[in-house]
Amino acid sequence: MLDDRKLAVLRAVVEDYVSTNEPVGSKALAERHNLGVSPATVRNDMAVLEEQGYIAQPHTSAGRVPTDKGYRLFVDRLSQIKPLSAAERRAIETFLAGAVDLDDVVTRTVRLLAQLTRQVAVVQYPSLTRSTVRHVELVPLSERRIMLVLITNTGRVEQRVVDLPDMVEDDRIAHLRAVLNACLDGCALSRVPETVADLHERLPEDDRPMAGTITSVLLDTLVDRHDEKIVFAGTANLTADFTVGLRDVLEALEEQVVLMRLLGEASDSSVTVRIGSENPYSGLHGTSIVAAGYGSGDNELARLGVLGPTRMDYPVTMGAVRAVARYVGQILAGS
Amino acid sequence: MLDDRKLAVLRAVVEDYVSTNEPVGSKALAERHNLGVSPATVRNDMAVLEEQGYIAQPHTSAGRVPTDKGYRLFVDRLSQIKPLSAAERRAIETFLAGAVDLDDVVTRTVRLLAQLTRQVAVVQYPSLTRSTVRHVELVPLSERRIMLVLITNTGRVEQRVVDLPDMVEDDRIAHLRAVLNACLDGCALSRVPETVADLHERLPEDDRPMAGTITSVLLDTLVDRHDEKIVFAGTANLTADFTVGLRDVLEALEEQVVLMRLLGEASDSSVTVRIGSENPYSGLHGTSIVAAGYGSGDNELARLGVLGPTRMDYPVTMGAVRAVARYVGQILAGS
DNA sequence: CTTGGCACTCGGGAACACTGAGTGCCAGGC
DNA sequence: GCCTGGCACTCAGTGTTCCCGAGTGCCAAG
Repeated sequence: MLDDRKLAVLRAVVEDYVSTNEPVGSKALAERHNLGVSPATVRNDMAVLEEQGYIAQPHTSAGRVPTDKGYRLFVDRLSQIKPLSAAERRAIETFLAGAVDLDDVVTRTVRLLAQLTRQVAVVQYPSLTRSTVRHVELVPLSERRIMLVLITNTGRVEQRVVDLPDMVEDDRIAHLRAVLNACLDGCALSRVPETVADLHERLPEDDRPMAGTITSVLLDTLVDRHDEKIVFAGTANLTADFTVGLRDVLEALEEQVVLMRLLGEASDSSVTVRIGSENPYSGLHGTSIVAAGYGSGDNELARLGVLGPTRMDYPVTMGAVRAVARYVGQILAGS
Repeated sequence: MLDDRKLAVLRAVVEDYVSTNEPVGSKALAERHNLGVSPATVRNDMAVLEEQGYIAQPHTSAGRVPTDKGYRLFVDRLSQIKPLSAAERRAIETFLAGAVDLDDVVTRTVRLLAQLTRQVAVVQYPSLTRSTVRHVELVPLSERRIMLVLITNTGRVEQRVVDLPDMVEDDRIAHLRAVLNACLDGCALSRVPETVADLHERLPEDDRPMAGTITSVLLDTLVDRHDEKIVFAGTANLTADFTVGLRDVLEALEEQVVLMRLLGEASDSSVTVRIGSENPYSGLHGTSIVAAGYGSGDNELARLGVLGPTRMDYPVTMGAVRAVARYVGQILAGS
């Protein structure tokens, strides 16, 4: 129902509109992209594309603008992800390599991505639940207080202060620490609850109250952070587009829950795109999200992406997101 | 040179302009604030105030608007910090009390402040250099790798992976840990370098290379974080004012360095205000910063504040900032 | 020193016409 | 059957003009 030329016209409309930010007319289009046909013919094709809902005109005497459906077709069938230049890749690599800890990795990543795409970048911290325990530390603070520190294989550190039911000598704590680490080292966080339950059985009677208090805090830490932490950067880039509706976008960005849903679920393809009204939050129609998972090796630890106007350069943006996701994965795996 | 009535007029101009966002004219002013004089008299006073640079008119046939100098006089001499209502104070208290760790305290604080003032809130993490060591932990990861964890009295945790020059048995590490903690516990971070140097002298010859590697990373951690971490929230509130220049403001907010300078140095008075062109960054003329230090007890650990249009309700904003700063101080002291 | 009166200024909104990019449709040509 | 040039039509955006009214500065009188 859409022959090759009509698809070419759609592609041309998208590309021109993205680069000029103005409705594109048949004449300009026939000139700039050598389609080999006259404006009149292009007009006929456009009429069909409009009827099918791929493009629309803001008002009668204006050019055409892609609809969400048009962008979708463009992304799915008419474009290819554009890889970064060698220089850009080197820049990414050196910039990320300088990071000293997880916080730093995430901060650098989000800034890098914002700068690279000239859009708002969003990065989720590596999920606690999908990582494994690297170490558990118990630090006596006073006679009845200890600090519990949990370190994951991604370098993430969580700490909590625990008030103990009664006084405990340091060596009993040391013992518990040893036991905990023996059992939990390398254990997937998702399997910590059962492992802990097991462990509890095997402790001497005396230690159980103390151990119970501590492990319950430990389990708390795991579920508590179900609200994964998300950071963003590059909001200044929003002012270029979005003269109106900016407020909604900024509000959405500060809602962790909304952000989570935006980044979406893990997916098989490397980069996922949500266009305009496809995304769940009504304040964000008019924006698209390009996201990808990242992680060390094959398991996806978390996601990152950028948010921009539906009128964005998808091939380039997708290339940048994919590249950054890969490099972050490498960095995390290597540290 | 400015009699009482002229000051009253200035106050009235500021208050009216803040609440209506429109240049205020002599007539409206004489009516709304019962000054007991006629519009004509008010006009004369306004002429004087304008000559002195406290107010200005956007164009000839418009009312008057306060200048930065006018706001300054208002803040210094014509207004009083407005305390929060009891309900608001309770809300703050309960909201902050729910925090589980330092990250959480800071995140909650910045959101709370943004919501309370309907402005952009900025919060600096408790300074490393002004806190004291609560605990140093060395966690063996493999034969030649350990993780160094530094915990401060404010609950801040820093961790680094250290590659050792040669293989080291666990008990030597345990010993070093004990020594480190014995020396450093409670030590002000600013005094850590000298303390560490001392300590190095007293170690057995064999341990020095290892200890040297570890302590040098420890010292790194201290200076490295000279770029204090700062977070902000509430950017959506910017869209209400700032139809233009928003980009500059957003850019400034993402520059840690600029933010640092904005919050300013510790000061004796409880709340400091920077108005428009008084602040160092040119993109932020048109904005004011209301800031205060916070900390446990009398030593200021860090600063927090809000950023908004120069046209803001200073008494209320100052009240909110002061209150939040106090509560955060309490929370940190208590944990 | 205050006040009412008065002429003056000027931004902003309403009414209006004009321009030009772009469209839809149609008849003729390949 | 599809492409093309021609043509009338539409309408957003721009520029012009005009008018209104809020607000001012100044002055003379109380």
